Order: sequence, then structure tokens, then C-alpha cells
Amino acid sequence: MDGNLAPQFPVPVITGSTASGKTAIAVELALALNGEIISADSMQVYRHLSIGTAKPSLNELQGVPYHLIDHVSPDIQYHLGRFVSEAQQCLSAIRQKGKLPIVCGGTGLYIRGLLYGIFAGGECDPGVRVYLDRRLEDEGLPALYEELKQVDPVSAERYGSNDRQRILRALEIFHGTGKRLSLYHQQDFTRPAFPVQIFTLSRPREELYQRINQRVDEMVENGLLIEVEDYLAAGYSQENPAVRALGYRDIIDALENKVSLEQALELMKQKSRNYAKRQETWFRSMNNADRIACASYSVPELAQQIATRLEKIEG
RNA sequence: GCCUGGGUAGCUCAGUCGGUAGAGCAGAGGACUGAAAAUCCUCGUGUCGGCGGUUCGAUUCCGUCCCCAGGCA
Repeated sequence: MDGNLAPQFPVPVITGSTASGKTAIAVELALALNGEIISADSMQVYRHLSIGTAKPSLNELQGVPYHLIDHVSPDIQYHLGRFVSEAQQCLSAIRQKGKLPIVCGGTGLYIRGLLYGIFAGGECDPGVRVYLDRRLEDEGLPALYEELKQVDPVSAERYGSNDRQRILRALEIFHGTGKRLSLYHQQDFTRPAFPVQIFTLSRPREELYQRINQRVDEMVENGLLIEVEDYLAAGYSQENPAVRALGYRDIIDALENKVSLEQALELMKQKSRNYAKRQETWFRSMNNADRIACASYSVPELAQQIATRLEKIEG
């Protein structure tokens, strides 16, 4: 790679579940090491949805460049492949400037894809998906699953008969490329494509849940409802991919008086807790990660801890 | 005060024609290769409101008491 001018550090990857405090620490670290941050977050990419996705504010950024947020229209479906290619571009652009790229975010799949690579050529003709969606409607999932069992038994076994999303993707790959998705399951997940050091922030479950609940309340104080109203007033659809971001659906329901605001916020908190738990499972299974127990350490202390643990690359 | 429903897992409820009970949600664990803040898998002992009675056996039937909703006064 083109890292001659860059400081000889591995790329710090700071991850952890939602509300674990990643962003503040990454900013602190960037300030200390002359870094720029690459976000690995599937929802912060979307414009107009900022408060609810906990996008960092200009104030929080303290001038640190933060890439891959706010650059996608809410009606566009962002995805792994796009993330990986954009993140790779950022990585080399930052290194070229002689600065340290720092990856920060909670979308485990994106981080994994960036570090270990993805199925090249996985982008299929959208027509394939349309075709499969129609068949799903006409024939039902069991029929498609039967087909997957014929065509790619390994994937079928791996995903089970109910995982609609993955069954469709596996079939999409088969119909779109003539290859089996299971070929790519054999990838090596122990050797990253470039030198990295992964840090997972951890907090006791109870504390994490408290932080999540509290953060939702803060989002409301910071104008979450107005953000959603503005989003709708601008003519954006409720069906857009971006509205999958946790809580937006519930807030829209509250604005339409389908549920009370109180209920909506309770749901948003609960879904966020569920999400955090799934993230924890993902991070726990990541090999080669340094676990940072946040405990009662301050942001600067945690950033310092990470900085001192970064090991210079030889040669 | 009377009448009618109810009181069963943390929550909402189902069920047992008498043989000590099960779903959804929550919670916990897991998976995850282009939708991933998505999608999916696994995990259910609780004085079945209290006390008595009938019975070989009661959460289930009977009596009584307590609590909650709605109605009548």
C-alpha cells in the first residue's frame, strides 16, 4: 500500500455496541494521533436522519474529519459492497495525506468486510432480485428454500429454512453469477487485508442498557421529533431504507397518533437494547480484538489506553 | 352493598371435561459474506390470588375471604 508517509501504526478499529461511547473516544484518539475517522455504520450514512442515528455533531468532532456519514440519500439502499469500496478509498486517501485512518463504528458486517474482504463480483443485476421477489410471492419461501438446497446445499444447511433474507441472497448470487455463495464461506478470517488493531469497548450489560435509555431521552430533547417531521415534510417516503434506523418507524407512528409518544420511545429503547445485545454477540466472536473495559474511565483516559496499546509496525 | 367479568412465567394472555401448565413479548445465549440499526436459531417450575371443603389426587369443582375492571344502586 501507499503508507510510506503515514505514521507506522496499524489502523485502529474502534467498535462496540450502540451507546458504548465509540465516537467520543475515536475523536480523542484522532486528535492525539493526527488521525481521520472512517465511520463503519450502516445508518449514519443517510442524510436527514442525524439525531436518531447518533451521528456526531460538528461540536463533538472538534474539527476531526469524519468520513462516510451523511453522504447517501435516504431513498438509496446502502450496502456492504459500497461500504467496503468507499472505506478502502478513504483509507488510502488518508494515508496519502500522511495521517492515520481510524475506523469507528458498530456495524460488524461492514468491519468484517473491510478487514477480510468480500465476495468479489457480488453485485448482481437488480433484475435477478426482482425475479426472485416475484417468485417468493408466487411460490412462497419453502419452494425457494428447496431450490437453494438443490443449488447450494451448503448455504441452505447454514442458513436454515426461515432466513428469508439470506436464502434470497444465496439464490441471487447463484442466478446472478452462476456461483455458490458457500464458496466464499471458506475465506480466512484470521488475516486482515492490512495491519489493524481492533478494540471493542465493553460495559456491563445493565450500564449499557441505562445509557441506551438515557440517550433516547436525550435525542428527544435534541429535537428527534422535529427531525422526523422535517424528514416527512421534505417529501421523503416512510418506506425508504433509511427509515429502518431504529426508532424512526416508532416516532412516525407516534406522529400519526397510532401510538402514544411514550409507547414509541419505550419501543425505541427496547429495540435499541435488543440491537446492542446482537452487537455484543458479534463482537464477542471477533478474534484478535482487544477488549477495553470502559468502567468509569473518562474519554481521554480510554483514548490514552488505546493509544498506548497501539503497537508500531516493524520495518 | 349487589351483579358480572377477571386474578396463571417480569408483562399480555391461553389452557387443564380434576392427574401440578404453555404461547407471544421481555430476558439470556448463538449465528451472520452486497438489506445488517437487517434477518434468523436455541433456552420456559411458575405457592396457576389466600384459606378451607369434596376427592386417591384440586390450579381446575364447591365455600369463603382479599384484590382489579365494568355495570347497578
